[in-house]
Amino acid sequence: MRLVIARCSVDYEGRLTAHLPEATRLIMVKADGCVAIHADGGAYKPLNWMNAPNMLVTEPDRWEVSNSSGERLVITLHEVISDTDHFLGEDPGLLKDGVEAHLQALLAEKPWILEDGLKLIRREYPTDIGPVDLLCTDSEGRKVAVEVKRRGEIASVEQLARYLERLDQDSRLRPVRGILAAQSLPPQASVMAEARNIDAVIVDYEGLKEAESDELRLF
Amino acid sequence: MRLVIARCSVDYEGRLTAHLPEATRLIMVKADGCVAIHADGGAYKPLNWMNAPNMLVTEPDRWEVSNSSGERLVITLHEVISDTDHFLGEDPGLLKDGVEAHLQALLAEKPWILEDGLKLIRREYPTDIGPVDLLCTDSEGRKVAVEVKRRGEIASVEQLARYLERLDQDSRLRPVRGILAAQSLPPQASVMAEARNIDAVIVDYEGLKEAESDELRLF
DNA sequence: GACTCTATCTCGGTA
DNA sequence: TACCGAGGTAGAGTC
Repeated sequence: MRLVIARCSVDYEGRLTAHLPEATRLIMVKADGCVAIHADGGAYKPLNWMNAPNMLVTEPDRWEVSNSSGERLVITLHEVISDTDHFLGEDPGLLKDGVEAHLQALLAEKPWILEDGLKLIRREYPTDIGPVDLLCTDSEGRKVAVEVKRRGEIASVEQLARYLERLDQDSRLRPVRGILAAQSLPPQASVMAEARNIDAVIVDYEGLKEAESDELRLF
Repeated sequence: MRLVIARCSVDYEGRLTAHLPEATRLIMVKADGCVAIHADGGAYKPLNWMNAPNMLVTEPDRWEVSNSSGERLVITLHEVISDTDHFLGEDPGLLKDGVEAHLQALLAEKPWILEDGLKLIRREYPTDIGPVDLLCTDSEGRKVAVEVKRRGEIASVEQLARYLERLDQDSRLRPVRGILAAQSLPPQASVMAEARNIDAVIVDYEGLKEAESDELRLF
């Protein structure tokens, strides 16, 4: 990883055109070739960047990075304050927990949390516009499509509505109703769900995990 | 900006829990206090980070960053290879062009570009599911909702369709028709627009800007 | 390669 | 502050 501290100005042309006036910044070049220009603030996002794969041509006072889709980043170096290079090696990578996949797995095991009497038919039930997260039956034997989201938004409601439209065309399934299961649900999505006749259920992920480990302790 | 190259392992607890096994990485601390941990690849996104504002407590072999919403980042330093600090100063910031906001402003000034006789009623017309970019009347006095996008996609068509559904419930407005104004429009979105009875208009942003500056030259 | 959906999205605007 | 929408979204998974 090459780290250059320099007084520079930058021009980007591609999906938009952007210009950075002259100032002192960090230019970071990673081993995969990606280039990022950082100011001393503004969270982790660089002011300007160019992802790999790209072509980097460095002259003493002008760097030009370009890629195959015609994007171009030109860095004009007015003064180089520091220029270092470090070998970091391969990174073992990040281990995550708490994403939608895990929430879906927990609900697949305990669908009755969403509604009394709910039973799982299968996960990732396929339709021709994509898989439904969970397909279940309710206490009256009616089919229920469940869409699992960390944050239920209008788009989630629409997504589920499209699935329901699809599933209702299958005579073995219809009528199918929908449940949107989410950790949070903004009011706009709530309005939309009501309009589409979809039930929305707020799920307590931490509570579910808790219950999970309690059970493990019991057996 | 402080740049530390170190063999470290990292634990994050907050919106999810995540762990980074021991490896050599770059730890970047910006003047605003934000901390980012970069590997030598994976585009500009760090493996782990903590935005400002936060509290950073540094011991020789353990850094702990925490914020008011209970997120916590713990960096265990096994070996510090390099530790430098640079004063960068305030950044003048990025100048952008070509964004949707500008396109919307141009169309608000000259709605007749979209359709002969179109007149603006107001920008950002509010509905209970969000604001419509432009509300206009056509040459026959009928209301027209305009959604402005750089790239018109299926989601844009659906968004406009939702607005129309909403606006049509207002007896003072209905019947309301829709125009999707975009610089580009993939075939799928075009099909969708037709199905939803929405007009799609390709707008030449560069041409609009040109016309704009021509007028400025005239007066 | 194109399409779809997630994201500790980030970032900016506004009520 | 919270919510909402745009993004050079990026990135992962699927077809």
